[in-house]
Amino acid sequence: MSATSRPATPGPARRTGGRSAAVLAAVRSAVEDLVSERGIAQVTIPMVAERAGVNPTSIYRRWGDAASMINDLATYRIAPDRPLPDTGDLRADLTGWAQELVEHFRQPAAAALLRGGAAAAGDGDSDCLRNRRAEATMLLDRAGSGLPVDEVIDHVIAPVVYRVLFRPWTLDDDLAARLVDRLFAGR
Amino acid sequence: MSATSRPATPGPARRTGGRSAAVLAAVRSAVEDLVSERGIAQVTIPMVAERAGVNPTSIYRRWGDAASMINDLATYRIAPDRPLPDTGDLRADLTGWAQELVEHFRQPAAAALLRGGAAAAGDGDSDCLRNRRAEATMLLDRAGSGLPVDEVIDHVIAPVVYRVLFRPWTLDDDLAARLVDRLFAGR
DNA sequence: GACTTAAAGCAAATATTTCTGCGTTAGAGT
DNA sequence: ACTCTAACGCAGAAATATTTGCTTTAAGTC
Repeated sequence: MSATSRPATPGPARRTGGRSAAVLAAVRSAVEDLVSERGIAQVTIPMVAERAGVNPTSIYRRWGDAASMINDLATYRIAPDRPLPDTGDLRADLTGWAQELVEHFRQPAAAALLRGGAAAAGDGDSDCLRNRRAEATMLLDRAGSGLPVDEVIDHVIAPVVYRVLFRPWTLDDDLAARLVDRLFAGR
Repeated sequence: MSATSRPATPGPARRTGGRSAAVLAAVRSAVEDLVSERGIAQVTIPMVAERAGVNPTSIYRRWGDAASMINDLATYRIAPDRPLPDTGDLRADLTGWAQELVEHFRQPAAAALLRGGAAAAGDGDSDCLRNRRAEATMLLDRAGSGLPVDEVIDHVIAPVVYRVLFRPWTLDDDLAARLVDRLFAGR
């Protein structure tokens, strides 16, 4: 057979829209609710299925187990293609971006998902914060600053994440600005 | 009846030594092994019981569920009364203490337990890092430095914890020193 | 050393989760 | 519109986890 008529996508066709998408949305919403109501440990697949109005089997087949499901949903919860702050000033951009981060994780559902992500992380490819690091890298690259990404990770992302996980009530309004100030003060 | 003969401890007697302690030790060891072998999500109580050579019922009755058990064990894993560095120099003490922290969490079992702790945290009273914060407070207080604990939390503990959870392979030998240097550089 | 009882063990009953085979629905490509 | 098939739903079976009532062990106290 000639290869010319093959579509761009190799593998088997995916069903990305319609019913599959509806199931995904229902499951996502159910997981967010349940996980913030009861904590990750108490969330089971049959429970999510019932809340989502979906058959448990569908969840088992798509994700296999609760940990993978939660990690997957935690990873993609902030759209990776949303517009990033772009004022021309690196410091202002970082502050705005960090502020978004804090605000995002002030939602109980987002915090709970992060806890789930943390529980499932460590094995390299399950890391629900990788998109966040990619964003930081982008901001720094665009500004052509010599600031290493690791500095932003250690002194902005890490403190926010720590607080989200262990002391969520300390996520105050000026945390983002404080951390970014400290980042620039140190050099 | 007269109150004079009552022992100092009010409530019911506790069985702290002997068999109870043996069960606790066996369970702790089993949890550490299993949790670093397979990850928190895959660790069940019957599994721990078998590995520990203990009856599942004993675990159910003592902790109720896997999350509580893991969180409890994660909290007390570094002895809270071990001697802290005391060279007379705050910076050296903090560096030594941070180094201990990094080394501790380089053990896969300790990292895995921290993941479990993170998953169960957020509700205020389950916080497996509270002893670590207390230690930092002690170091600062003893030195009479004006450095707020939050600075140590944000710029030393948080980066270490972030790396333990999400990027364990970046826990290099000079991380502790780098973070403490940065802490003092900024002021 | 005898007494009291907290904590552990055991076994059977119950509840819940996970898997499997098969029929149905509906997206994607022609 | 028609075809192909990925993904879903359903129902029953199998595997696991959790609870419960009772017995046994041994820590703490006198």
